[in-house]
Amino acid sequence: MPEGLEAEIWTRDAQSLVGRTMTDVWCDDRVAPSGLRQVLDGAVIGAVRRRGKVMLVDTDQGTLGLHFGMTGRVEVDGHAPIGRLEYASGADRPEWDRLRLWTIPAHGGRPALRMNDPRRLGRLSLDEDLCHLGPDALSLTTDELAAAIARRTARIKTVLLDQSAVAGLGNLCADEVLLHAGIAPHRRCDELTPADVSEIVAACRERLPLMLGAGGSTCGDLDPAVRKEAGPCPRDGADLRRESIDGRTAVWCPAHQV
DNA sequence: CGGCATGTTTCGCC
DNA sequence: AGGCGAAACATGCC
Repeated sequence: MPEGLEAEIWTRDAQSLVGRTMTDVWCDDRVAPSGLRQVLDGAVIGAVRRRGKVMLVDTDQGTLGLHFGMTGRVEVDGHAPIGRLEYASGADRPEWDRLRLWTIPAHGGRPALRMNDPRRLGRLSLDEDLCHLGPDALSLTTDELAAAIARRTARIKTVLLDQSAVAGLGNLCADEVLLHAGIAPHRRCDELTPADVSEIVAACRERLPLMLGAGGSTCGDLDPAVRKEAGPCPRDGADLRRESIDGRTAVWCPAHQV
C-alpha cells in the first residue's frame, strides 16, 4: 500500500503530534538504527513532513524517518487514517509492530504513533541524508522530469519508480500516470519527445491529487481489482495487458498507450 | 505447494 | 563513475 500518497495521508494525520513530547519510544531493533530510543526519548516534536515515500518526524533531538516498505502502515492516537488494507486481509498483529511512540499530551494509553509492518521490509532512520531523492511527484514540473530522464536509456516506468529520479511514485501510481499520459511503460526514456514528458507531468498533476483525495494509490482507475483481472481498459475498453517489466508487474492498455 | 506482492538494496556487467 | 537489470531481502496470502 505505501507509496508517496499514503505517506502524505499519514503525514497529514500526524500533524496532531506537533508540539508533543515523546515520553517513551519502543522499536523493533531489526529495522531501526541502534540508539534510536535513547536519542528520541524526551524529544519534542517540531514538525511532521514527507519527502517522497518517507514520513519524517522532526524533533529537537533529531529527525525520525519512517520507510514503509511494501506493507508498512501507520496509526496515530489509535486511529488509522487508512483503515482498509489491501494486504493481510486487514490483519494487524502486535508482533508486526515496528515502532510504538508515546507522548505527552497523551490520547488514552495507546501509542501516539505506531508503525505496523508484517513483511518487515520497512525501516526506521535517524537524521538520514535524503539528498539523493529526486523532485516530488506531487509537485513535479516539466523541467524537473525532463532533467530527471535526460541521458537515461531505461524504460520510462522503471525510471519513474527510481526515487532518485522522481520521489514518491510506486508501482500503482506509475501505472496510473502512464495510463493517463498515454505512454507505454516499456518506452525508453531517450525516445520520449518533449510532448511525451509534458503528458506524463500533466498526468501526475491531474491524477495524483485525485487519488490522494480518494484514499491513496489503490483509488485510481487501475485499482487492485482491475489490476488483477486485467480486463477492459477503463478509458477505452480495450483489453489491458499485464506483464512484468524490470521485475515489477505493469498493467497497461496497448490500444492507447503507445 | 508455488507463486505473487503498493519497495529498496546489492551486485555483476558494461 | 554511474546506469542498467536481475537477484535478494522477509513474510503473509491466494
